[in-house]
Amino acid sequence: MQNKLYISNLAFSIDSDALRKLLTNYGVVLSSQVILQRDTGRSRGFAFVEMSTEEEAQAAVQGLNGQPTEGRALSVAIARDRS
DNA sequence: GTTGAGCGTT
Repeated sequence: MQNKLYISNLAFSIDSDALRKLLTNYGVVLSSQVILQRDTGRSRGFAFVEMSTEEEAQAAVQGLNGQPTEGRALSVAIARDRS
């Protein structure tokens, strides 16, 4: 089961809370995390979001991938396995 | 007030 999303091409103005609001329209967001630069704490421009089910993750991909958000067209895909 | 390809850190 892969219910994690990889989102890239994020506007720097988007934070994990903004992401959560975006994905909550397509399903239950278990967690959302924008990857931040370790040194500055600012956004690195990509993020991972975990949905309740793989089905919702797919719905979010189809719903948000390529959608202009905060001035940038989001790139949404199923995340790889980090383990 | 800065940046831009990418699959993660506490």
